[in-house]
Amino acid sequence: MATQSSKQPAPDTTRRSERSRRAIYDAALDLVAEVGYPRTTIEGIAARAGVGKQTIYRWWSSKAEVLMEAFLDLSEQAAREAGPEAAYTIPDTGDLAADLKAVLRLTVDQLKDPRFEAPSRALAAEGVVNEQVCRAFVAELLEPSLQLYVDRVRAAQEAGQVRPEIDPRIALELWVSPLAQRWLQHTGPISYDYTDTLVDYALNGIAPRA
Amino acid sequence: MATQSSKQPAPDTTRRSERSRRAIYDAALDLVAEVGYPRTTIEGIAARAGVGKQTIYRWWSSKAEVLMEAFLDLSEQAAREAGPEAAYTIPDTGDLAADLKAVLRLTVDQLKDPRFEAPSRALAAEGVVNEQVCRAFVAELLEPSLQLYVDRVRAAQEAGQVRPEIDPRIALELWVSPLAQRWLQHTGPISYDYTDTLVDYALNGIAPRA
Amino acid sequence: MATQSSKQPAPDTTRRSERSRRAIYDAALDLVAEVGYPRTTIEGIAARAGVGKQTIYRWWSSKAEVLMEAFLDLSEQAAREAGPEAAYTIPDTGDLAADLKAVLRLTVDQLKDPRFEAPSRALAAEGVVNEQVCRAFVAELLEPSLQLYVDRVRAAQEAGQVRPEIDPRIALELWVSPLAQRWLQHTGPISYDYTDTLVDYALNGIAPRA
Amino acid sequence: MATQSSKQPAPDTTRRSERSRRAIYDAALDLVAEVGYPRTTIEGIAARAGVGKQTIYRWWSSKAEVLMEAFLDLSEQAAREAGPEAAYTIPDTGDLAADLKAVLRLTVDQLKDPRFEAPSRALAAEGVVNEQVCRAFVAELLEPSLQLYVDRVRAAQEAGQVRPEIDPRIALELWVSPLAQRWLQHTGPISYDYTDTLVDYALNGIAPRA
DNA sequence: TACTAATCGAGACGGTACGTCGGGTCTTAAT
DNA sequence: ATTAAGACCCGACGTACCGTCTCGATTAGTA
Repeated sequence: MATQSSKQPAPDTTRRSERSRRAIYDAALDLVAEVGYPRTTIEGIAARAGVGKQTIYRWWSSKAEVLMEAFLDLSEQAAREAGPEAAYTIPDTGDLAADLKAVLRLTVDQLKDPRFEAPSRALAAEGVVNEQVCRAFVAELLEPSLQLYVDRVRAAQEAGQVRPEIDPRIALELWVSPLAQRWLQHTGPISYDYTDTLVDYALNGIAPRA
Repeated sequence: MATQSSKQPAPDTTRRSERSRRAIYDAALDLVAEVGYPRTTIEGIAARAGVGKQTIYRWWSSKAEVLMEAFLDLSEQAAREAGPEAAYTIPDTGDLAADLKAVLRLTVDQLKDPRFEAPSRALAAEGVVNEQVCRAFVAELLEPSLQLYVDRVRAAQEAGQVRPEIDPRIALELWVSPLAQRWLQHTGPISYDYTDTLVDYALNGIAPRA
Repeated sequence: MATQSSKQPAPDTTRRSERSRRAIYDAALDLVAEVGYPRTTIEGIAARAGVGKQTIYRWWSSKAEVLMEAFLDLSEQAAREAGPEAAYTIPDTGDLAADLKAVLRLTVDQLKDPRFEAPSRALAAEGVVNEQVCRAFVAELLEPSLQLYVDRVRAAQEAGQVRPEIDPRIALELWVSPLAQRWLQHTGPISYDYTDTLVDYALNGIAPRA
Repeated sequence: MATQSSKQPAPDTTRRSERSRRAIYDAALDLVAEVGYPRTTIEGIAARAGVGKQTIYRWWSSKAEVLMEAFLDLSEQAAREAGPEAAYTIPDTGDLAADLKAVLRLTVDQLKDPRFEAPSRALAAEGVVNEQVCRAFVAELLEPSLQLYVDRVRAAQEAGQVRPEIDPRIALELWVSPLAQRWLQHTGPISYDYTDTLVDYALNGIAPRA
């Protein structure tokens, strides 16, 4: 694990206050939801969490990092609540279109859940402009989800439902990216109809069938 | 659209200093390119432009707004340089795939142009988290470009190269959004090959042709 | 009159707007009375007078100068109202003590007149810290009044009521300065009794009479 | 006198940086001496003291208050230097006139000491126009000095050198106020001769001795 | 069980930038 | 040529947070 970046003599994790960590997560998520990411400050988080500023600086290096961990924690918590077996996979009923539509409908629901909206939006925004945050965001939140699609598409290829020369990593962007862009940049409304349509277009193309 | 919002007694536009405006645009774009958006400050812009802070606050209400106008100005300028007739349209050679690939290759070039990269990334980021900036960004920069695709797809529909029931506004997202997301969130590399592939997948779908 | 201090090509006094001058005087005096000297600004005076800022800067060089002239104008006006003959002299009834007490009682009244209090206090304060204002204040407002005492004391000397070796310019400070200091620095209450006492002490001294 | 006024949550005096306080005092006094009171700014003091602006605003509410404390500190320091026993009293040799003349000569010297001149003049000026500063100035600087005269005059009364019906608080103004006014308003030169004369006039009056 | 060393809440500190106010100069159009 | 109006450059205001730095007062793990 090496010895921290530079200055401090590496804080002792075993003595860390779990109480404070939880309070900081809660405060960060609450504040982002209440006043928005730009108006959320380290001082504000510390005050709301009833914690000294140093306690934050000791364990994180920026408010983005705090929020990232807080959000990850929230996600894990939500996953645990959703039940251990359902632990986020894409179903494989044999019908690719139906499976994708089902999962995207869940995604639509989640994108509209206010508990998730504010922090994930904030992290995405920060990531657009901050290389480091971006890498973490993509690696820890985005890619794991996308990988599920890669797997499902590969299964479909083996079942002959997707042409073998298709690159699954690119294919999944046909439905994931449009939804992401509409959500991130408000370029259009988001609905079940919309995601259903995306799946149809992606699977069949827009050109006339033979 | 006509009267100002509330506070200030509406500055007199006819007396506005063109000199200052240009200097502010230049300073804002330079700073964003040099030190990044978060470290670009109104004070910094004013200082670099040789302008009083008040002159900025008189005409704009945030650094995002300044940058937006500066970037719009830059775009118009670039468009003017590109020649009056070429004024950004999508060619119609009769071959939809070829036309889209050609335009997307130009887009790839532009996304990699450092003059455009920093400011447009900054505006996109701000937009993700700031409703007002987002609307302006989409309305003034994004939608006009997307509309060109809508027109081209409709022409293709009339030529029988796209199924009539396809919604062009959704169709275009099949190639635009994946490119946008890779660029915004660094979720993958961007290349001519990539955009070519997107066009192929979008036109033909990923399912086996009948 | 020479040609102004430095920059401007000496404004043409004949074309000066009397209307503006009066409005500026009124605005300056009103503002000083209402919000105090430090919070009185050139911009405020201009706005309240319905006058351009430049009109003030053309004819005066500081807010202190404006206020000085405004106050002088007010004084002259008040003197004119008080009747032409009474035009401020010290009576000479032959009884020095009585005459001084009478005049000092008028001074007490004037010091408590709110129309005079704010501006003269402001000018005195500015003068303490600003050499130029101080000279003008003393020369145009203070000395003329003090000279009256000099004259009256000299007359008393000729009448044998004041010892011949006494310097009248110093003598008058025995009653003028204590009153001035109590007023300026709030070091004590001001009343007829007080000024009467001052005159008695000054004339007879505090040591036992032989 | 105990609890703070309203807004801030009362900074913790025990944690106060003595280093900063001293640096601020020095910077304030230096600046007032160098550029004058009006051109002395809080920002300037902070910069010269190598201190954040907030550190000034945390402990004082205006530049006048800073200067007041700085000057009080300077005075105490000077008093301490002058020796513990000489700690500013008025001598009592039995000869009132001689004692007063001696003390006033010291006062003349002090009024001409450039270290004291600038700040005390500034405070006096501010006090003329600012009630709050005035009270502090009078209470903490002026009155203590004046009280010494009251005591000395009372002693003289008991010794039969001052008439019993004389009010010492008023009597002292016969020599203190003239000196104060000449100094504050430059209404005349200040010299040993001048103060000697004041004492003579005050003790014996200006009228012929019976 | 007591000792000791790290973490904790708290918040003062040196800074940077904020958004506002006003100073003094300059330009415009209308008397 | 002066005026009302007000944009301009500039400097200071008082505030909000930054990230660093002490302070006792807990609070573990070790002696």
